[in-house]
Amino acid sequence: MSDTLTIGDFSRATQMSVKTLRHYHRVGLLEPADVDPNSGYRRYSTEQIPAAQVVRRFRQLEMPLDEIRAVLAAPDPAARSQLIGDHLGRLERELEQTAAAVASLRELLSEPGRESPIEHRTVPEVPAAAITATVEVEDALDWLHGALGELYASLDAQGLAPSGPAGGVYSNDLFTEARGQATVFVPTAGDIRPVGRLEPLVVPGVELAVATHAGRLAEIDRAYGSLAKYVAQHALGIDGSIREYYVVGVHETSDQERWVTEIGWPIFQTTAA
Amino acid sequence: MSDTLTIGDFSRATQMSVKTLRHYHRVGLLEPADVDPNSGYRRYSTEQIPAAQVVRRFRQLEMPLDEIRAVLAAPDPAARSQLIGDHLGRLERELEQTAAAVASLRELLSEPGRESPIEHRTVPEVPAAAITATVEVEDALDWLHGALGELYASLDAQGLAPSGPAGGVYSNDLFTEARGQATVFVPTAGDIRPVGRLEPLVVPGVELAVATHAGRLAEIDRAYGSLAKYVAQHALGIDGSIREYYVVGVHETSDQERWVTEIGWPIFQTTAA
DNA sequence: TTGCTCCTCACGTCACGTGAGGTGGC
DNA sequence: TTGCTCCTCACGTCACGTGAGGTGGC
Repeated sequence: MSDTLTIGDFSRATQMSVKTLRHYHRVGLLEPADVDPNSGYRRYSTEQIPAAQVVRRFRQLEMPLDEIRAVLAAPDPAARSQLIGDHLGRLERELEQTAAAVASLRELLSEPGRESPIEHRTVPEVPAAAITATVEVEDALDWLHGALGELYASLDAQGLAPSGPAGGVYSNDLFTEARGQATVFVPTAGDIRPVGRLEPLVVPGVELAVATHAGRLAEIDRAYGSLAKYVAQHALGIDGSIREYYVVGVHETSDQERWVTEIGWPIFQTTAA
Repeated sequence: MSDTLTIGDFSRATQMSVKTLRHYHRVGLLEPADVDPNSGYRRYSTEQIPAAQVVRRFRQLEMPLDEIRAVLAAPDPAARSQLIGDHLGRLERELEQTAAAVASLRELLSEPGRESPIEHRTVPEVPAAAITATVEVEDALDWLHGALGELYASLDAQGLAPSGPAGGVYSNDLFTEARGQATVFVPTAGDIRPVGRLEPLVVPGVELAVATHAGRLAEIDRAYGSLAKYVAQHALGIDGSIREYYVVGVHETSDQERWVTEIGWPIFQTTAA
């Protein structure tokens, strides 16, 4: 058995701890080449070293064990590099989010008291083309961009012009449970044919307190905070879904710093604004 | 109570889920301004919104809850920005590691069979200046750089010249338990005064199988794999600590691609190499 | 023979999420 | 009054780590 290693030697060979190797055996990610039936001693083959190194690299990239298993079991190189590419893409987007969070943290700490401007608005019902789905809050931004892209493209294909800025209607669960129903819409007067995820929808009218947020959506939480504070202090809150209006958004410019987003919080009908 | 919010409204105000808010209450990170003694209903003040936003940002940056608590409780702005800076530094180093892991993964997948050159060597005992500590494997590289820096600086201050490249002796636990004793040394013939962590040490002689690794230490695992494979296939392994020799390292150049590291695995005395 | 290596098993950790079962507030 | 909001409690998840208690191999 000259080319088989004890778990200790395999640990030194692969730079993974013995506990980790036993864990990977338990979950079937890295099975020893042989297990002594009465001592239980594991034996790894030298041929398993490269696979173990790959596993270690994926773990350094925080790929979940299940996905690593899928990569190792991938039938062909194409499927494999697809999975890897997907993960690297996710990593990259996380990286961008981290960079945005660092910038935004500095701003939060240096300018703590900044509040967004708030106004009251009576929003009439409006016909629109809409896409609705149940989404996780962490995927919400990506989903929003995808859905907006589809909406504008389909309206264009149907020769329909938007009659106002795009908007979104977000169920309370999306905030309180981190998962819930979301609807994005583009108002349009025309007759919509349902293609893809697209559906016609009459967005109901509401009375809103509206906060305006300038800049990237990653930092929109400050405007949410301002708005919630305003509504609480004036005791205006009623049940209903939060709205957002993308006054200047992806469709207008790719420079996120120039985006303008309105957030609408449902309130009592008030006579004066 | 116009400026107090239910947990649901506070959730919408801060973009954190209700489960998360309850968790933060439980662990004392974010205590509601008031809790109804008989219904248990939580009430948050509008003044808690900024703190909650800060917590959320830190969590986006993966700061542990205990550290966030420490930041929020920091007595002065200096202590606070110290903690934040420390964390951002850690993040940055993780980012570098991630980038290195991506590069290294590509290489692993594209060039699977590459083995490092291996030779046998009889290493005589040698007097040296050394630093020894118990380290976690994840901190090992940083610790190594710090210790090497101290060693070279202290020898220089004492007017002693190194008589060979720096090296390290690593206990098996460091690999198998991910934590163990590590010693870095710089061989020198002179009379060492113990300053700081520095101690004189006679590094014992050994018989080694040696693999040579060219490039950054993040990718040294491939050479470990080659070496372990070689030792297993020739049934040469004996108990003893792994050694590394930093033939070209930090002390020689800051260009990590040009580093050359030898790894020594203890083996039986053999007559022929 | 000694001491190290290896084993299992149960439980812990971290930051929440899940889901059952129930109550409170508008 | 209805239905939503809110509550607790116990358990689950992910990827291991800890530690007790014990055995195997050179």
